[in-house]
Amino acid sequence: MGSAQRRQREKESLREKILATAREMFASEGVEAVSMRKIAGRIEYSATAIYQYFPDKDALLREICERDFAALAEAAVRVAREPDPLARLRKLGRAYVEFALEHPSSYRLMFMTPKGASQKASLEGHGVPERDAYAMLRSVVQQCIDEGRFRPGSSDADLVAQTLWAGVHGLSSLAIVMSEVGEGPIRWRPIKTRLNHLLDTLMHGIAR
Amino acid sequence: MGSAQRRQREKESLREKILATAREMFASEGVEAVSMRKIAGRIEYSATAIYQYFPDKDALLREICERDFAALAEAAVRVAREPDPLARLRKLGRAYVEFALEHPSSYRLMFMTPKGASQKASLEGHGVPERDAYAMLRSVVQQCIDEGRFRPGSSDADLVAQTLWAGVHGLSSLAIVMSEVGEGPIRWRPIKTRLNHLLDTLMHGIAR
DNA sequence: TCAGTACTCTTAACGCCGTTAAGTAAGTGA
DNA sequence: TCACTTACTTAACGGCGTTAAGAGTACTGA
Repeated sequence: MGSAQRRQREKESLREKILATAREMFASEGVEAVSMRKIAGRIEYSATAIYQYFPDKDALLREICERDFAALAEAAVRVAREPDPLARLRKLGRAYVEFALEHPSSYRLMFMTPKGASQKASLEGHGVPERDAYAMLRSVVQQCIDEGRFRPGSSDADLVAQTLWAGVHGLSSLAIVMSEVGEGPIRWRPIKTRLNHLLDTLMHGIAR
Repeated sequence: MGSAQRRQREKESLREKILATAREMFASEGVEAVSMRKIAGRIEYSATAIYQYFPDKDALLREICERDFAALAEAAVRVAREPDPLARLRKLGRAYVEFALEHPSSYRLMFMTPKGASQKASLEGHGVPERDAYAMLRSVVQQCIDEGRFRPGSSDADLVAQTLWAGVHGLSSLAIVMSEVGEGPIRWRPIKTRLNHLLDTLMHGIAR
């Protein structure tokens, strides 16, 4: 009886469809504005059908985030090939910002909303994405310090990593938040220009 | 005769009580978790009574924010007494972060959530330094440029202002978001240490 | 003094929300 | 055939922001 396998496949496929639909809607309309009923409506099921695949809205959100953050980890691994640690740091910063802009709803959930119930569960487990991202940054910073590339005032790897994180996070989160305002009173420079200037500034400020 | 004035005073006083209660609850429990019914319950009125004083929840929120941001403007004006523009810039950054940490719920609403409705209020100071934090930052940056204090690569006042803003915003917003996690896997340095290192780094990176 | 009116607040309700409980129809295995 | 499982639906609960309608009180002018 291969029908059991077929049903398994079909179930898997609906699960993926829910994930894909939810991701798209979260990204375009915002997490708050997308209800379980709306997601269900889009795929022509009742809202409660989703609860057979995900325990609650938060879990659905979390799974989307986990997958998105795998993309960040991949990008970081790709960057690690760069031999010069200073250049590696630059590329890491660039990859971080690019990730944030490509996955704004995931980024918002992970780094721009207070850590409530959604984080607690994942913090207790292992492989916390934000920890991994931070650990990666920290290790590259440490390599720069070990090679004597930083000023004396920047010899604490955690402190430097936290400063750099603040910089790229500030750029990313402001870009996400202000993306809707558009033509405000502030004359925004292009995001690429801002990114380059920020990285130049941080590197000049830290490197010997 | 004077009773009309008394009634006016009483109305004003209830309005202030709503504002004070809402501010406190928003700050301690988060904006999302505080409903109109809960605010009303706390001051022993029905939920709909609030609608006589504020058109909707957003307006209530906005007024709290506007008042908090007056405190930021005041702090910035105080800072403006510093004669050296480079030192003024440093103090401005410090004041900004201090403000964010003192009014986290306002800060979150203004700079950490999309949905322009609420942040429109903050930007509606359109270029007036006393009211617009960004314009103030920009003008101090411009003074530094005019005095030839910056590197050649940092001659665009908007670009530099946006880089500096990214830095202090990143520090502030990460501090706010991560404040609840506490002793996580990341070994956070004290916020004052981080602030000093960030300012040192940015200044080194930009100043001649 | 007293009807009329303005003001302040309440109750009831609408249409959303996330989520749970109960039911149904189709498919499975003996 | 028939009990059982699976995949889904409808109905409902309590809570949300908000609106509509009404109650009670205080003020007004004759």
